[in-house]
Amino acid sequence: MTAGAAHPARRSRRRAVLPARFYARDTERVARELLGAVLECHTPEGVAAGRIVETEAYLGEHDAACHAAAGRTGRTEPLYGPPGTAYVYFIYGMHWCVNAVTRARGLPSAVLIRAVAPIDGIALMRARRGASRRDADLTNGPAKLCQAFGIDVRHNGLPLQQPPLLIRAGAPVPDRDVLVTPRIGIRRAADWPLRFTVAGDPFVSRAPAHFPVRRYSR
DNA sequence: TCGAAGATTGTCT
DNA sequence: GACAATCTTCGAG
Repeated sequence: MTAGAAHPARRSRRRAVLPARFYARDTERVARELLGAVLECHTPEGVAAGRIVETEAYLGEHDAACHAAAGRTGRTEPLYGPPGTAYVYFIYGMHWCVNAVTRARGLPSAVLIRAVAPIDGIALMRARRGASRRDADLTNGPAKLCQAFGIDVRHNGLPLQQPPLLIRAGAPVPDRDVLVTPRIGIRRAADWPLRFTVAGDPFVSRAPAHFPVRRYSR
């Protein structure tokens, strides 16, 4: 399926915005349940929206891969804010990544949104990403989706319940369609199974070869 | 003030 | 699969 084709998630476009209490739960559960939800970004150029198909959980100061492991600093301040806050950070000198702050057991934890399937604003995404890109390459990575959606430091610390950045409930993804793997691109706690993807979705980012994959089970 | 690391991506082989 | 690009952040001195 191409990004321009009709997508099942279109039906969920007008669903309710996820309330802050949605994020005030166990981070792994929030990461799994964000699959199927719809990320929406409003800018003067237009609205971009996409169905979340890949997430990673970062569990707090005891999780060596989580930014909060370094403690409370200027950079990590949003992680200590209310659940349902956007944590947007700059990485490798050129990329932005967006997280939803959670509050499991009072910990500074978050869910990284790694990939979405475009729903609305696809022409805008192509313009931002470069018209020559394949549709599948528009939003199949954390930095790619931020570029396509126009997400940057201006969105850091904003609540995810209102424009310019919000997440709506979407069509639920059944457990049988959810895969669990280790997180991508990290060195510490690299084997913790905290990455959640929608099985078979063409917008899920590429994982390293021979990455362990298992079906999600509660 | 300096140096190293980094939740990535695109390009080349 | 390997590697460069690019710069913010933070710890060390």
